[in-house]
Amino acid sequence: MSYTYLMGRRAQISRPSILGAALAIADEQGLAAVTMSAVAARLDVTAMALYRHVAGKDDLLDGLVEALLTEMPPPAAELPWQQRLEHLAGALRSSAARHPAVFPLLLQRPAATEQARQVRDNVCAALHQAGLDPEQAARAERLISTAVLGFATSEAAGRFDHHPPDVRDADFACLLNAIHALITRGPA
Amino acid sequence: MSYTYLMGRRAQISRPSILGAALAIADEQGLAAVTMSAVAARLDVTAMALYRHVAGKDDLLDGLVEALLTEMPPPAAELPWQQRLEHLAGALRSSAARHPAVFPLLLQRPAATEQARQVRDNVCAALHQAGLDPEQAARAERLISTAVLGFATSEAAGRFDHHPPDVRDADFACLLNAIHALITRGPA
DNA sequence: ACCTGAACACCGTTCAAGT
DNA sequence: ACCTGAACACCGTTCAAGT
Repeated sequence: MSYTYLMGRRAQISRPSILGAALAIADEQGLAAVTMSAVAARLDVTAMALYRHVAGKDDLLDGLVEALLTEMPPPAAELPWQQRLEHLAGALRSSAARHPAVFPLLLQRPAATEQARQVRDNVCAALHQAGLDPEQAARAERLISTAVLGFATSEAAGRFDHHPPDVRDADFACLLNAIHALITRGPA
Repeated sequence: MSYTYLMGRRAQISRPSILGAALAIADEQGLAAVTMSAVAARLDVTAMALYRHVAGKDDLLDGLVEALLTEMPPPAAELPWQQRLEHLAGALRSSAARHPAVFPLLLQRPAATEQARQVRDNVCAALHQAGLDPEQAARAERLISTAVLGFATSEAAGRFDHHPPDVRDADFACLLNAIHALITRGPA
């Protein structure tokens, strides 16, 4: 084993550790505070050391949304489709509450990464089980995802701050109802 | 008149002219290119001159979303509520297409400005005409606005780029249908 | 292999000075 | 009143140099 050897050295940095530090800074002080030097400082390293693990600042931000999606718990497969969808929507909303600075980026990135595809596939699978054919499911997935992301982003960014939490909870419940209606009513 | 006097001097800058220049740069080169010096240069002025008309960069960005909302055409009052809503939603979508860099900011700002209130009031008025009481209308407005903003933002940011325009048009039509169903079905 | 020091071009912002 | 020059602290990024 080389444990003792590794433990004797200064903690090595890696892409995950960098993303973790960046996410923590974003959560605590906002996206503007996520600076190459700030992230590096939190890891006891200089800013230039980061460039060996991330291509640059843009790649770091891409990594942040990647990290958010990775945190998303997959829905329990044995639940009925409706509960699976509600579970996913709730997970998105709570992720927005935990990471209000980073979450809005989800709506602005290609959604072509592996993690994004996994979440999308989960939604599509639930919709397929609800009786939609693949094409209908794909379209419904796009509409449902944008609606939920839009709501969670608004809430996280403080666009609904003048409404108390119970009003926003009721808003969210109403959104879930509308989604359920969209699915069961079938395509229009 | 002091016309000749004014015309003799170098074109004065103002908050509207600054916002216009910033919006043009954002449309042409993206949000990252909207820099105090770039905006100033487009107006043949130094960066420091801007500070007399905007409080700083953040205020300038707030002004950009303000400018987008001001561009939104009010719906013709004599149309039935459904067409008014579709008109508003379409205007948002085309605004996103025209200003893809700035549009995502709409979901991230308080929506407490005067222009935001006007758009919101237009939606609420249409919903009231559809038979919803004020409280229902306010809730439906929040859900509809976030869904439409979410869709338009996704499209503008290129999140749907792998789908051809006619698919996205059909997506949008489906969204409008779902909204109509949400309204006529009543609150759930 | 991995990190650092030094350097570069650029950013937002201030404040006294010009006209 | 309105704009400029000079200056400051900071940003992302590079590249040769250290270990």
